[in-house]
Amino acid sequence: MTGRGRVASGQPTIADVARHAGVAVSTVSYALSGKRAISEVTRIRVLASIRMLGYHPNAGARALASRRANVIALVLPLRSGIQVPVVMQFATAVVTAARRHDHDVLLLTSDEGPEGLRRIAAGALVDGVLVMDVELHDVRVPLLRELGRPSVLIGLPADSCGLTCVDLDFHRAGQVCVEHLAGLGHRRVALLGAPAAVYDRGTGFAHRTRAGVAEAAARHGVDAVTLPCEENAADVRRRVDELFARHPDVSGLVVQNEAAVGPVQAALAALGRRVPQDVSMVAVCPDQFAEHASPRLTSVPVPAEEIGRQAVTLLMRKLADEPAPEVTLLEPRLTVRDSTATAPDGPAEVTFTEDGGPGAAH
Amino acid sequence: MTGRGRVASGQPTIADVARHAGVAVSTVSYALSGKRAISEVTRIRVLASIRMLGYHPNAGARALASRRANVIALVLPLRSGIQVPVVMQFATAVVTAARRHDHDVLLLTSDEGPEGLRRIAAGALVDGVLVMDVELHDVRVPLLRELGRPSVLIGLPADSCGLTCVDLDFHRAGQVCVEHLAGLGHRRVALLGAPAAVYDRGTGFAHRTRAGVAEAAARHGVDAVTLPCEENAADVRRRVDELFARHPDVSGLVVQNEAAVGPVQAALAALGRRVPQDVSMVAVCPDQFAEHASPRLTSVPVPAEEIGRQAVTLLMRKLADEPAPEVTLLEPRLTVRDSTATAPDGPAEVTFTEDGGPGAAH
DNA sequence: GGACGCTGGCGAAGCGCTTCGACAAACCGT
DNA sequence: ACGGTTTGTCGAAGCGCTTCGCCAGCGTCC
Repeated sequence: MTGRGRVASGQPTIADVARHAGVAVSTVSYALSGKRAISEVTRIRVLASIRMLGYHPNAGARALASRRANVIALVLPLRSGIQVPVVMQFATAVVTAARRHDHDVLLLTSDEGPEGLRRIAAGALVDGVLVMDVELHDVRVPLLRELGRPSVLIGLPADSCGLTCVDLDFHRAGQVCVEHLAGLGHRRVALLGAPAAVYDRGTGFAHRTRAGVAEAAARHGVDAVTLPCEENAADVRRRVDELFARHPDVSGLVVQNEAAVGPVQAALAALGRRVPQDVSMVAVCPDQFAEHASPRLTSVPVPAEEIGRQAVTLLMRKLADEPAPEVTLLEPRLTVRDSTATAPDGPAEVTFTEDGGPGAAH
Repeated sequence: MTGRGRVASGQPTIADVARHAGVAVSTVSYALSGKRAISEVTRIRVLASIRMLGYHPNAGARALASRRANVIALVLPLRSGIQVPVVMQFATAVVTAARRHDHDVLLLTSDEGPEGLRRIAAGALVDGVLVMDVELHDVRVPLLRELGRPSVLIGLPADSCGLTCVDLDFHRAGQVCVEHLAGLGHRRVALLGAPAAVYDRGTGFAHRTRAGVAEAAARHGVDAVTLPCEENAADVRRRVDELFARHPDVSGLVVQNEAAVGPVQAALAALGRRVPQDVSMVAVCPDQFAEHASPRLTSVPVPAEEIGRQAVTLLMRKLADEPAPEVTLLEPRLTVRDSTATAPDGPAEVTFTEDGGPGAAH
């Protein structure tokens, strides 16, 4: 009769622990959760028994009794045009952060659609939901509102009312890139953005970056042309050729597409335009990537790690019924490296440049 | 008193459904699971009630009562040198396949280590485990054996006894690449492999590919030099320069590293070696990538999609207590494209090549 | 025509945990 | 010395589901 739990599943149960430690089941539970005071001696004894028996609480039972699964769902995009490495960074950051809050992560792919979300949430498999790759008019947004489970979006929909969103401030990122180029005297810049499909489906970050670029350009009296850009070498090549055919005086490039950077460099080389002497280039890409390129790229990284961590923290706050801000936008950080220099027909106001190309106007 | 379940969680419970349909709770359960015969009329009525109330079974309760969580764990690598896009492909394939078997996927990262696995498995959060990126002497292998939960490895450890493993037959893949090159008359080939760290930690696929290359080379009287290769442009450049400095007569290249392909092409171009006229190149990379490169690459893809699907199928089989083969190796498939041609000093036995460069021996 | 097997359905006993109320025992201030 | 807290522990009632045993009604076969 004793040790009954072991018979069925092979795992010791909380009852086994209680028996072994000579206390009540509830005492074990409280010793573990700390929700009521338990004397030092008892707690030690309980913990010792737990270790001896190799006890691990049964997740299902715990979820059922406490109405908390200690699992959050992470909805990842699978679509074309996403930046796989960045998504991966998010995912790992989220998993790591969640573990620090004693939660696990259930992986969902967006292609299961809203029905998947509903199933997961209604079935109480997860306590909360993290959604990546949010579009401006995302179908999942109204669903999340109605679902009644805490959620955090990574990305920024058009209407964030009543939601919690975290993202890099891509608008600002676009501005920062242009400001940097403008400061170096570039008067004509281009944004090589995300693939056309990404704009078409209204993905927030692409639109916001473009808007930021346009706005800053207008403010600084810079001409800006923006064009989408696929991720394969051939299309990049075509785009770049076309760009310089139409606007030969473009001297500053913002590339928002890690996968396109290599091909862009190749295309520029083929056109005989040197970086940074003839063309300055700012990339939106991970620092590590920027460091390893040659020349090292002036870049604005997407702080996936931090966004993921923030998202989890906010979700935990909501799970604890604490208030959370609707929108959290992280300030972009531009690191100057070797791919940008003063414009060929340099600006009057720039006095010196350390690594400036021969085009510096002095 | 009635509708009690709705008070606490807002979700209807099975009791609500039973009441609404005018049947017993167990009848609803059986109607849903099909584990006992239920008359057509009753089942229809139950399903109608379910739909009306928007009922979703509570996952925790179900897991507790049935001892089945309907969740599998996926352990993803996070380490350096992994091919992020490929990992992502695996992950999505696994999620999709798992859903088809009515299971969800819990995401674990290897950096939680064995303790994470133990926690998950012992706590019955998951029914089974899928482990990626297995090393030849992986610490997790003994753990998996002792864990007492079904598991499937993606990869192949040195000792697969008592386990279930799925992978591409990388040994064969190495052979196939060399055989293709040898058939085109190349007498001296090189393998640009994974980063050194990957070999150092004994990752199966890297070692097996290398062995396959060496073996096939010996068998066909071809000289083969193999060298590791980091993923940044600078290192690739150095490796390639060095390679051709030491072995100027290398005319066939096997590149097992998607990220290195671009830089390798650049390096070859810089050395004035044309692909495929001077140097033939076979890549181990996704078909899509090979298609978009220029020239289009002769390649052996890693069929992540299929491996993931197989892995899930095998795991489901084990969950159902059916026997599963210890080792499943998928036959590699080489697709000839435009990056390989007959060797510059062409072989006598080759008669014609459609896209062969000027080096064809005729 | 009565013993027999099927089919379809019911009720209740858990699954392993959390949580709540109850309650001794120790600790106060006065 | 005595009511009143506080502290530490126990027991029991679920959480929402699955599953097992049981039984009522049928047709079926000597």
